[in-house]
Amino acid sequence: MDPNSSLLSPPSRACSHPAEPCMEGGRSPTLRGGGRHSSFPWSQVPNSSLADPDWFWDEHIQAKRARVETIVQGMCLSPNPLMPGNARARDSPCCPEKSRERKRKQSLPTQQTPRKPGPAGNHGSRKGGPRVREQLHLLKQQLRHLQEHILLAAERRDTAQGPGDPEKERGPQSVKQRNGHGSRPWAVDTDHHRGPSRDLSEVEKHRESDVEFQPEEPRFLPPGTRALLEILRKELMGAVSQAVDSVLQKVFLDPHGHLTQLGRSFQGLVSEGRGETSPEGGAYRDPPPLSTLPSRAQAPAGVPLGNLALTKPLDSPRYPVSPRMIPKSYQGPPTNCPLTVPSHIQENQILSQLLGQGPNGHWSSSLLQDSSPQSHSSSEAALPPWGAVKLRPSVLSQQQHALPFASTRLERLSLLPSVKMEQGDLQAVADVLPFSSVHIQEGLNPGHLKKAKLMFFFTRYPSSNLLKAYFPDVQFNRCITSQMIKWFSNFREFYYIQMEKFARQAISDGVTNPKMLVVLRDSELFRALNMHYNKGNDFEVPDCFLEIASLTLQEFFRAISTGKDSDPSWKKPIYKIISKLDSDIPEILKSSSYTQEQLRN
DNA sequence: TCGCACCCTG
DNA sequence: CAGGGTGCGA
Repeated sequence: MDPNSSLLSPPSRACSHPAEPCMEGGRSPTLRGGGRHSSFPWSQVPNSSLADPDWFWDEHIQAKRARVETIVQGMCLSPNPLMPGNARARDSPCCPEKSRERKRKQSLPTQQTPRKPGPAGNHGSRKGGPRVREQLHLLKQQLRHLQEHILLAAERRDTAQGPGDPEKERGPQSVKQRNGHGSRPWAVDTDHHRGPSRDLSEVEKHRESDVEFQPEEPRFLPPGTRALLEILRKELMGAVSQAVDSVLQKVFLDPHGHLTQLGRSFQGLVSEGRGETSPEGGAYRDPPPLSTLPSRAQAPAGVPLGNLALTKPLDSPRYPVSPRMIPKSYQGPPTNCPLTVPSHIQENQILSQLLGQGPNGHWSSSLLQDSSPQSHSSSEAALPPWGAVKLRPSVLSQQQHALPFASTRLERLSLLPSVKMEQGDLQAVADVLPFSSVHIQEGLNPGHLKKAKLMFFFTRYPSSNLLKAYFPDVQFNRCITSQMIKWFSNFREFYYIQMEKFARQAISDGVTNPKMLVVLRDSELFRALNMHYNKGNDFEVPDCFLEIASLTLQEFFRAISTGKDSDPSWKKPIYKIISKLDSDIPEILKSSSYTQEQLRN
């Protein structure tokens, strides 16, 4: 038996990039004075390009806009809906009132909370990366093309069936006339949105104007055709509108993933990544402070990682090797940490959230109806019902952190008596979705716990903001947040106990070189941890966790073997090191449907 | 003084 | 895993 060989940690199984993304370098090793995680600033100076997104956005969007405008104008059919200032003509000529009502409501979910209109109005989209925006424009263009085809076909048919009096026929029904913009059907006065819709954010307005303008209605359609046309258009509008919403929302909801898309250059978003809570929490609602995005971005470095897994242990009686590559349902590049998830998954997820539907495809009635106060023990007192949330900006900012749009939507819907009317439409859209399972809960269920445990593989010290971002289906309040924080505290406790135990074991086994201590997937320590955090073994533990575990083990080993454990607070330096090694969490864990899945399993 | 994380206990 | 006590930094 060769103790040396059995200890080796095959390089191939370790993070291929020890320095990132699992444990990125570049972070100042300087620790902040205290030992409290909440005050770990992790502050990084925002990347300049990020710090001044306006330029980036404006420059890019202008070019895009110009191109799209050209295309659209070339089509001679659709007006240019891209100009944010443009109003929209969304009314259906068929039944203008109803249609308007419906569409207005349909757009509600994507509204952000009322914001002061102003130059910052459009900042929502501003956060979008080129890809997202491109996607957005693509969608818009596709919509226009579709509309064009439909209308052309309809008109041809129309013409073939005999000319009527266009002016007469079209007049009373057309949006343009109803809105007093005779020759510019797209230039509808935005003011025709009243009530709740008046506070549409600029983003929303932009989106609507992009997507929901209505070309002129073909005249003299036979009833069947007209109906078909109407249905078609409705479906198209709904689908595309929702898709656009999802894209936009993705930008808001997922600054992290977005940053991933943009590349790793934007590392500066961590300032609020953990610990310190942005009281505004406003990253999503109030995009301008881009640097306050609750993205943890890169994990800090400045930690002796070089001696991790890639090193060749000389012996290790306790950590024999028998590589085991168990494919799990867990997707993603096994050596990459974090893993990224195809954006469409998340978009769909978001879309389903947007629709505010429960697992059965029904409205989350509990949310709509249950306005009972929660958080009885909270000093925040009871949270207000949805309708009153608006009045509590501080609470709102907290709550909307996770679901800025959906919550607003639901909040509004709860105030709208005729909400049921659009259920069918939304259902139609929802039916196409792979998953439509979000219902916001006030409490935490076993699925949440399970998911939290899996998250522990990536983050040992999650901030409340991170938790909010990764549990979009949880209605966070102080109580819930502290419960979840407590969970992680318990996780850490178990983790550190195991580490200490195995470190002592290794010492008593005569191990002298901490570098020989490498946690592999078949080690006892790993099994203990995996049993605790991943009992069902249905999740492939990321390699980065193994590295963290190895490092932790080594730190404990060093401390113990040098007698530091006589100091009552000897573990604190270790905690400090480990707390800096959180890595990005795969986007898939952010999905609330993942929670549902965990619950089912 | 407050909030947080750790520690201990059940 | 949750509750309560404790210590520590801000």
